[in-house]
Amino acid sequence: MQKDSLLGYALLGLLQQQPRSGYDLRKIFANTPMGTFSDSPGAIYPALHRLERQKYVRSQVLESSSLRRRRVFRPTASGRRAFRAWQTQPIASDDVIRRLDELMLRFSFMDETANPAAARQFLKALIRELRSYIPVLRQFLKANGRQMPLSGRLALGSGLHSYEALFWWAETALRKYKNRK
Amino acid sequence: MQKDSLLGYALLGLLQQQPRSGYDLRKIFANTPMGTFSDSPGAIYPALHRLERQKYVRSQVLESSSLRRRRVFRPTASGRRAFRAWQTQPIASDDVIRRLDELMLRFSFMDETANPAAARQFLKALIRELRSYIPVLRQFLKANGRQMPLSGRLALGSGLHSYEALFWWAETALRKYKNRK
DNA sequence: CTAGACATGTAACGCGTTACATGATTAT
DNA sequence: ATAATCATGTAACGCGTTACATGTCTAG
Repeated sequence: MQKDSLLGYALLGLLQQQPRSGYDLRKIFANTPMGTFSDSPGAIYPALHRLERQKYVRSQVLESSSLRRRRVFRPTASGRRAFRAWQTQPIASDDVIRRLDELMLRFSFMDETANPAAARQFLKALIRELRSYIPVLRQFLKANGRQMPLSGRLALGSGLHSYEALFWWAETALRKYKNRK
Repeated sequence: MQKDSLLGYALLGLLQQQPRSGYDLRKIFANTPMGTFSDSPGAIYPALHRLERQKYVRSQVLESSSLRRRRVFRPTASGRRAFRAWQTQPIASDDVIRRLDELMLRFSFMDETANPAAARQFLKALIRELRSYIPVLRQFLKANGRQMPLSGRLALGSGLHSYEALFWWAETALRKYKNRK
């Protein structure tokens, strides 16, 4: 799996909750807020087969029910290890600018596939990166805003505002973890 | 250009501000908040050549300066038309869930390549879609939050929170357009 | 008896990533 | 000299999209 195939990691994360078929996974992407991922068969089935080739999952055909055969996937020990390594890797400055989706995906499985300490560490690192990036954005807007058309300035402001919202969220989330410790 | 090549539209939008070379465009992606796009030559140059093949831009080699030759691109009438059609197309519900980046890119050039009326119409449509999607998310969180681990619940909350922030932004932006009218 | 849900797959195509290649000019 | 910046390109590779293909079971 390429390091940037978010879909692969999303599948691996979901399979750690429980064994599922490709169709189960498609339904999750079609009907829940995980819907940022594609639910198309042309994405899911090849991705599952790739995971299987790499021994991150193994599959088993169930003929049991009266329905058409289902192929159910579950992660291997090596798949769980790879997922955890991806999930707990340090946060780079670049991640905050170009891979926010990936960061949130990593975080969303934190309690299930890592532990609360990893979640706290993640949030601290995220807060640190945001604290350094937000002023850069603010500075850019201040320096260039005047000469930009309204829509451009507003779009930039939207980006800044959403980073500020994320910052607030991360601090709140960290507090919740600390209260629960 | 495929309808989902954001990079192509970003280039076309920037070239409407002024003629630029591939290198100029790379620097923009490398040094400004447009940095969500790749500044790698393997992305930019092929994308420019594709735009040229489709007659959305035309290029001209400048030997003028003492530097190495620069190939400068500028949009054609047909390129401007295509950009505008993409930019002013109606907002679909799906756009808000899976293509927020595209929406913001469309908006950011609105004053330059369309007009304030289009910007207002865009913001109204965005507000409408957010007003219908946010309750769905909230409902999902309410129904499933209890049985989710803390990190999962928080990640979902982050998504919800950022949609709420965007909603607030869109209303504020619309007000600014109305005040200026 | 037929529409819709269940269920899994493949093939063509286009795009971005990574890595490599080339060469000119400017600053140290 | 040589490192850094300017400047443009190509090739291999992997992934997602779209469209197509196939077949079963259940509900009306």
